[in-house]
Amino acid sequence: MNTADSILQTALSEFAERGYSGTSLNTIANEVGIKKPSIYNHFKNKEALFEAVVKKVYVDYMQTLKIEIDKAPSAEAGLKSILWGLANYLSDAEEGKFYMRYILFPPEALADVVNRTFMQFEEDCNKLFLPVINRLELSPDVTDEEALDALYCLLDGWTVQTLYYSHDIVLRKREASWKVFMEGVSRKESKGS
Amino acid sequence: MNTADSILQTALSEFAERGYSGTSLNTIANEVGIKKPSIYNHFKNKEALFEAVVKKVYVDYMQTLKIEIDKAPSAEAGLKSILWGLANYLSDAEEGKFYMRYILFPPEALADVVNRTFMQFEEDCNKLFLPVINRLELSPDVTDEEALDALYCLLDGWTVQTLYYSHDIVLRKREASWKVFMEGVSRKESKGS
DNA sequence: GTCTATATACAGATAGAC
DNA sequence: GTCTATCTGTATATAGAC
Repeated sequence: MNTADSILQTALSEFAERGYSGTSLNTIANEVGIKKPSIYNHFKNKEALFEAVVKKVYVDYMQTLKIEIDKAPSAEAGLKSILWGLANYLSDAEEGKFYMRYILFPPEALADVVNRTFMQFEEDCNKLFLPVINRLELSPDVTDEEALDALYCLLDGWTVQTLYYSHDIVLRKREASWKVFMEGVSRKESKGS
Repeated sequence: MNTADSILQTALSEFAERGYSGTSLNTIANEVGIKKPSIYNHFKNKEALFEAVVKKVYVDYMQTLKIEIDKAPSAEAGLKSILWGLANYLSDAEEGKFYMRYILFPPEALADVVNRTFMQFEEDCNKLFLPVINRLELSPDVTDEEALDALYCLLDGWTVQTLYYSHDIVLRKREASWKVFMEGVSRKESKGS
């Protein structure tokens, strides 16, 4: 890996962990094994470095989503495996943590570029998710758009919860909310009552 | 309002907006109308100030939850109004924004105190929510605990979404995910199929 | 309790030698 | 492309006068 990539990767990790203001270029340089001024040979300044990380994360997350969708089987089990894959990516990969932190709390001066990049990301997501939703046997009471909205809410809830619950509890909560979601969107067979 | 309270309130707002490292005591002092060293007459240092804000937010959020639960009517409509009230509090009040930011991304050195405080908070929440869940006519397929887990997931999803969607879209998404949630947890009447 | 003045540390960024 | 040296600004925090 060349120096620029090392800086990028280290910056990603530090920004995700300590926040933009909490991360110093000195720390990044030390971890990479260079001196601080050398960073400026690869990136114009701290803001430009941050923006480069944003773009990298966008590409990386998109790729992960595509992989998860491709390897998924069909209908319900497929959707579940896609969501699980995404939730795990967001909680485990440093790219995922970075994504979560800065879509929610972008540094003031960089909010614009962050928002534009990640909003574009969600549009691309929609295109990938809708066909999967279509393969489900939806309840006649629920439209595709409602199912998609509820799906994002589910995923957003999961990703938040990975930030502050232990792994065991996260898994339990995912199963429960997944079950309720599927009960809510699925075509009902009359089960007595 | 006395000086200590002014500092506390201003710190809450600045921390919520700019993050811990991104907030300087100088800014806080200016906004309060005093000089920076005066802050140290009321709080030992920046960390102590932050901890005081955490405690304040805990008390404030708990109070909001109690108020929402007390004024709610019964069963389904009641639960909906409670959740709406909480989601609005989290998205509109500065206390809510602070809560969201630091339960998700506490500054490294203060993670312990943040986690202890907010975990205590959730235990108290459970005690308040369970009776409300009990008043619903739950589907025989869903346990109380599952419904509660799914409920928190719903609320977590909503609160995240208030951070990056416009108000209109937030409302649409809430309605959709609420509908799917209620479909999922409610006792089914056989509607043909 | 509030201030001015200051100590100390470290941040981002640049100049210029190699 | 990397370094040493340095500029400049600003951060937290304290000492001590009023």
